[in-house]
Amino acid sequence: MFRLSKTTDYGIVLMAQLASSPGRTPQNARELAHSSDLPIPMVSKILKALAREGLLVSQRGSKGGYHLARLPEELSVSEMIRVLEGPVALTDCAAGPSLCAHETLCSVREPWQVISRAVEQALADVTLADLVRRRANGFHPSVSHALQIERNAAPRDVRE
Amino acid sequence: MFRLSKTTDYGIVLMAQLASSPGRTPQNARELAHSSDLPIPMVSKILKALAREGLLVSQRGSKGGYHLARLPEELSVSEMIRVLEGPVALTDCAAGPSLCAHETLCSVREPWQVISRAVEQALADVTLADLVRRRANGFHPSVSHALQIERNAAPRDVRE
DNA sequence: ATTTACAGGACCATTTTGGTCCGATACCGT
DNA sequence: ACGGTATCGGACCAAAATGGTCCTGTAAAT
Repeated sequence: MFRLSKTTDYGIVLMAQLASSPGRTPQNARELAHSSDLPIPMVSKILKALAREGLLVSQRGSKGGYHLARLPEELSVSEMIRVLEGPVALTDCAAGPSLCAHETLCSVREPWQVISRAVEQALADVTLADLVRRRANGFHPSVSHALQIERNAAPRDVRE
Repeated sequence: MFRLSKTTDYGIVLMAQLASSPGRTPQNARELAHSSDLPIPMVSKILKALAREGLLVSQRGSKGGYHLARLPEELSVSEMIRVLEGPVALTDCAAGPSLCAHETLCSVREPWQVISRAVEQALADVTLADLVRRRANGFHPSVSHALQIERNAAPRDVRE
């Protein structure tokens, strides 16, 4: 259905929670589950993955929990998606060296690579800080950036 | 895994086949399955869906088959995705009036709407004609357009 | 030591996906 | 009018992914 998985969706919400949390003290899975109204085991699982991938830092033991590994401005949406979901690409053949047998004669592959790269770039320019920033009245992002799917660009290397 | 489904992937390849086919005469499922090296029943199923949604015109009977309902320049990638996969949005809550209970207190929803809209716009600017256009040496798209996730934009209506 | 909380798994049910098949209907050529 | 060809609409199915739970181990703080 072309949606991010719930895992990723929840994961980003949790990251946002952490980004907008008050202090330096880590928040534990239970607290985060409560504040985001999600089941604890699920939250726990996702937080573990985020920590394993280096987006969160975990602290064990009592008073333990998680906190961001970097500043919200330094954590892009594209990166969060990548660690929870894999490389950003609309088709498999755009994600890297393809295993698709038709690839040599398929005319749509290169366009998919260009498009996927563009989308990834767009998501790379949106940071966690953008997600938690609020406008004066109500919520509104001040996401900013310009993405270009380049015209007649020279072929680039496939993402490794 | 944040990929288009095979159905959509195949569907767009088939559309591209049709766009780069010679004449006005319709191509049937068997021919298209052969030229794209995909199983006939699958191809048939996808073509039916595309016809039902109005992107292809079908012709029954002998000499029958499918042809594009519009010029390749008038068929956008976003539209093809939409008919095969549903509305383009990265999260459910960005697709429309959400059923998500947290929506009132979730700070990331609006950003998702903005991002999703931007991605959709980007895909709307790439046409089937772009997908089948080839560069001089080898294949390369000359996809062109610029997408903007706007900075401090005024809140817009949710897509209906 | 005891408690707290993460780490790393296994595990499971449900849904989605990818793919097949069939009877009915429409269209063409003879 | 008839027979062949092709789409139409649907049911159907197996396999994989997803969403979600649970349990055992280990690290840290008091």
